[in-house]
Amino acid sequence: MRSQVHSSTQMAGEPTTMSRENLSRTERKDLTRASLVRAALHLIGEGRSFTSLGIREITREAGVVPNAFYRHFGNTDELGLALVAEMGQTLRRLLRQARQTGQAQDVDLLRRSVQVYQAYVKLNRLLFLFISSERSGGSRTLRVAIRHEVSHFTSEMAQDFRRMSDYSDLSTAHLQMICGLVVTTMLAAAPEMLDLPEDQPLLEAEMTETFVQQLRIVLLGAANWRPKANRVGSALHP
Amino acid sequence: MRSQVHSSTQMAGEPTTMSRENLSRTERKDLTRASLVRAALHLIGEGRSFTSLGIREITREAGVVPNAFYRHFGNTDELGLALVAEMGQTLRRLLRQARQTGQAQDVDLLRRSVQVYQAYVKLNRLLFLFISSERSGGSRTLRVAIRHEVSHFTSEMAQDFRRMSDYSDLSTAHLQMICGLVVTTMLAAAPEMLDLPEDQPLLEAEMTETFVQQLRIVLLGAANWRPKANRVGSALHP
DNA sequence: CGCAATTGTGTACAGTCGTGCACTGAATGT
DNA sequence: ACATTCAGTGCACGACTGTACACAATTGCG
Repeated sequence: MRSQVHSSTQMAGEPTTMSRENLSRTERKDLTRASLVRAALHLIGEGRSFTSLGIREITREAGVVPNAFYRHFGNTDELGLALVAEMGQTLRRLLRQARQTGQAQDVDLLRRSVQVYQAYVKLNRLLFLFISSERSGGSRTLRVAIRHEVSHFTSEMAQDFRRMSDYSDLSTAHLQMICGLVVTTMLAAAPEMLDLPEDQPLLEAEMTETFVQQLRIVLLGAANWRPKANRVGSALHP
Repeated sequence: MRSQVHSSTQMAGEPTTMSRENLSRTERKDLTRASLVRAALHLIGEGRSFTSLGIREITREAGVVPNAFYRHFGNTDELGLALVAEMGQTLRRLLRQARQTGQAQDVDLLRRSVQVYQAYVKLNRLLFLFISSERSGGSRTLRVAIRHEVSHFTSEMAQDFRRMSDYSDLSTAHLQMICGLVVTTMLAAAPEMLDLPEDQPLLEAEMTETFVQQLRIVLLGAANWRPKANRVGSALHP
């Protein structure tokens, strides 16, 4: 009942370029490693959740034999860590682009940033799908790795906030807290954007509007907010 | 190598009371059905993610034979829907309690509500673990069910907001948007609270403080916020 | 040049999975 | 009282899984 490809070694995933020659061994290795990562992402795109992916499933999609997996990762979690690392780079790129977009004097910085974000989410659909589901779903290892990456992202954003006049007199911890709120809102919006049907620009525009309003409220609240004296330790500010 | 329980039919999960007699047939059925649900929750508590749970796994934990599962659910997703329904009830209880807690004139309504919420999350640990991971992780069916339940919760909260003087002059859609932000923040906080080590009251207090501050910012922003004219359709308010 | 290292292959095994089918025994409706 | 319904059992099957082991081929270092 199943097609049972009779052992043709080629026809791998998609090596992006038809090249498999003139490459050093390490280059070849990194290439199939990348194809494993891509295979996992592709399966996520098909609706499978990363946690439930199996080694055989991934290697089949990547066009290699199951055992080859172990030449690159000890288990699926390690592959997940590779995906997390990729997400880290993506987030850094996003922040950089948002920064230079914001540098040009803009009438509506927030809205512009939201558009950049939205474009990024759509462009890196599978990656955001991955982190959305594994952020509180999968193995503990993966969760802490993602959380670490996200908090790093939050810190960078906090540094950007420091340069903005409305928030420059807040303590680092408070900036972190505020950016945490912003990031939470952003990450929560991602899966909703991804679940949207492709051919419904109205819904999308409506969602964007809601998203912009929410962030505006957060920023407005943050600008008007003054920390109260009673902190948790309450020993600060003697 | 495995213990191979030699077919003792009893020793089911934990029927909560040692009773299995003096019950009508439908009562017995609902009882094992409940034990299936409990089994799934228990497995979630062990660190497994619901999506990756198998029928055999669940029935084994529940102390019934695999086939018995089909007398209650057609597949694991249907069991998930039962869990979602339970979450709905839990959320409604939460809102009711927060409401009556808030009715007493309180110097700090928000902080009190946060404490109620925190207590609820801890009390219904497994349920919140479930929704946190399946909200953007599992099958589409489950996701939309959860999202539906959450939006219902948001609506109820919006109605409560309507009675508060600071927000009573906002449109329903705007209230929904604001409460959506609040709910997002709440739901994002849940998994972090649950991942916290039990014996670290300092960390927990710190997290609570951050959480309170974030919500305060949201509420402050919402109170000071006035919607701009350019809505998405822009045909309203002629 | 030649040998060691390493990437990917093929085969194999034990275990788990979902689920179909025939069955049992007790509660239920008449 | 009897026939029926039906929750739960037992067994079976085929498909799929992770991974251990031996092997092939080729690259890169001495």
